[in-house]
Amino acid sequence: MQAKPTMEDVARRAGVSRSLVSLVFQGAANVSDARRAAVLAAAEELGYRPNRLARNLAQGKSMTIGAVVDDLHNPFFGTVIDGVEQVLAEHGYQLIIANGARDAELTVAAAATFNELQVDGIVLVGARGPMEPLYDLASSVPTAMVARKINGDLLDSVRVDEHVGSRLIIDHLHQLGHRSIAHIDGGGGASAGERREGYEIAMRSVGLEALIDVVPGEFTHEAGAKAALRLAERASMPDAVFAGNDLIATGVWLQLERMNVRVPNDVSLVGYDDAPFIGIGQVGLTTIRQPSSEIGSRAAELLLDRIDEPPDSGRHEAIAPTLIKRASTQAA
Amino acid sequence: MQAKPTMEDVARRAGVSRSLVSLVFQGAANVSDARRAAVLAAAEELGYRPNRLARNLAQGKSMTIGAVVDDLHNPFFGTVIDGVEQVLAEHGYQLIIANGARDAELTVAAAATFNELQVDGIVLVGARGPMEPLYDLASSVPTAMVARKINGDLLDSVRVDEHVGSRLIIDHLHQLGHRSIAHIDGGGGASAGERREGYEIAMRSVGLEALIDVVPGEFTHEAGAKAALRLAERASMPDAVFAGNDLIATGVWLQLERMNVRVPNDVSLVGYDDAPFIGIGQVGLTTIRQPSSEIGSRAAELLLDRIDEPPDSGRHEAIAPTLIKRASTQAA
DNA sequence: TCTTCGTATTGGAGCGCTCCAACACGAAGG
DNA sequence: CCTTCGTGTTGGAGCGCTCCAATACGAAGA
Repeated sequence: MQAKPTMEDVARRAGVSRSLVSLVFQGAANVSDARRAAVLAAAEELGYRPNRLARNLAQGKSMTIGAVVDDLHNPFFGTVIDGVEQVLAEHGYQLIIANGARDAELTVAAAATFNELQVDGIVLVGARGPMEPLYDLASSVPTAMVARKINGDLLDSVRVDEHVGSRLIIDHLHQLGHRSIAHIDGGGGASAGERREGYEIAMRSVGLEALIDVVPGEFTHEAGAKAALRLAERASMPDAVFAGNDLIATGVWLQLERMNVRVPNDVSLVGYDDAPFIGIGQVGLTTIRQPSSEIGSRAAELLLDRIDEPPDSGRHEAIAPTLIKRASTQAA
Repeated sequence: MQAKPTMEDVARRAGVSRSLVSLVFQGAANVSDARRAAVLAAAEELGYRPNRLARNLAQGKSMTIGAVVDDLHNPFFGTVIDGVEQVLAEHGYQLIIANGARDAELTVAAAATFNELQVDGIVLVGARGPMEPLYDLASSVPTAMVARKINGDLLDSVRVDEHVGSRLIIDHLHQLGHRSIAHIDGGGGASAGERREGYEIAMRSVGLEALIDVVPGEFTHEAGAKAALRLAERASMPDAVFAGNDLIATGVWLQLERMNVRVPNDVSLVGYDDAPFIGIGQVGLTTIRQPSSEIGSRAAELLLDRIDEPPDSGRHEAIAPTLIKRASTQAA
């Protein structure tokens, strides 16, 4: 692994100037075929690889976007990234991803690193934690948020209307005749708060305010399993459980099975996100579908717009989710 | 969003030289408290953020590692990344991730971009496609592979012994009395070939070579569902299905349910990877467990070693997987 | 043949930082 | 009192590239 050849080396070998090599690698038009061929040959022989660091520094532009994902294990975010990546690719941008690991500080740190790395823009996917540092970030680099809204003109956001989602779930369960409906929330997760609020609002609006029951959780399988244990320790199980997302629901389900509590016979269970795997088994999970890939694409579009020319106001879009009825819920 | 302040600006404001500012930001010892405070104050006032691009260029070191992940949706890879990230963090390295999107060319392109970005090392997680470009890459930047082995001294690899895994599955099914055992493979996926080979070898060794039956697939839910459809179109279903991984198994299961074929009553089903969600439902999926996080950590360690000082031979480690028996398999 | 013009090519400055040799200066040692 | 030393600080060169103004040169027009 000898010292990497530079443009200078290629130029010397091809018998041209460094500038000409640069032009060739930028695909410039006004380069004679002979020289172009000579340059490419020399580059090939030396195994030359352009140094993007130097290029980006000189150009003040990197054509890369950084995405900070709250949790790599959450399938919802994966699909969002698909959407983001697709739009970026169409515009010649590259996406690099960092893991927020469900930690507010790590999230901010990762975003800051991207900023220092001079990415052209940042997509925050499900970023949690206080909004000030995120908003600060947006003041120094174009930023778009997914699955969370931070008011202000410095950034755009795309998300699902979580209150609507929660409402769909409670209405569904209520219509099935369930009354004691517990909610396992997503803790500090980006949309956890809104889902919880939506749950409480919906419970009130169907006259079940006395039965509001929030079990603290996290957007993970493990938290779901733990919450199920806590529910089982009580005098009586609720009629139904509204899990903060599908990961939680999966954990709950698994744990309930272990304890011989059957879904949906003994308790109805609803998830949120419509993760691809939750149709599995003898019963599928009733859940809320979010158009995740579209959310990602839209966020990418807003971001590219903003990079192109910063709008003087933030655009905050909310999309309506839909309820997918499967077999994990049944009449009381 | 005015022009970003540089070190020069901070220096001027603090009344010191650019070098001194640099020293402060590097945490150098020999800086008087007064100047240090002045520099930090000036930086704060200007909202100065160091430009890592410039820093990395000047230092010839970036303290970042790039990981190319074959498929962001594959939960196995997510857990591998956890392991990688943990070890890197302990050594002060940052991880940035790119998506290979189950495409050999995209994978190579992403890795090449990381290389041009002058990352200090690359982790290829489940990289598919021909080995030459990957090996080439390894000749210009320290590289470690996960879930695939490429012989040679230019890189290290960590993976599970897939032949052992396949063998565990076939033995298990065979002992249950199953004879016609189909395998849905992972197509071009990194370990797909070895699992398939392992399946064939194991089938032979239990005397079932006449019943070897490989259904082409991909490491996705969709491919699993499709394969299940193909199986159902036949005159008779196999006794058991060995799915190339848990995603495939999930897809198979879902599709079989839709067609009223019951698992495990009508057909036994085995997955591979022990993804966190597959214990769900009234029956859990029998599968092969790989110590995914440990695999990631180990790969990171090997990579850091290699960065530290390139060994003159490649280290290729294979770990033995274990069989997790759940309820998706039963006696014939 | 001389000018004009467009195309092809080049050198140099600059991107924001690090690093090194050099230097200033007060304290300690002879 | 002068040398030596260590602590702080500085200017300049350099990292590998881009971009611009300047230049070389052959072809076309006068």
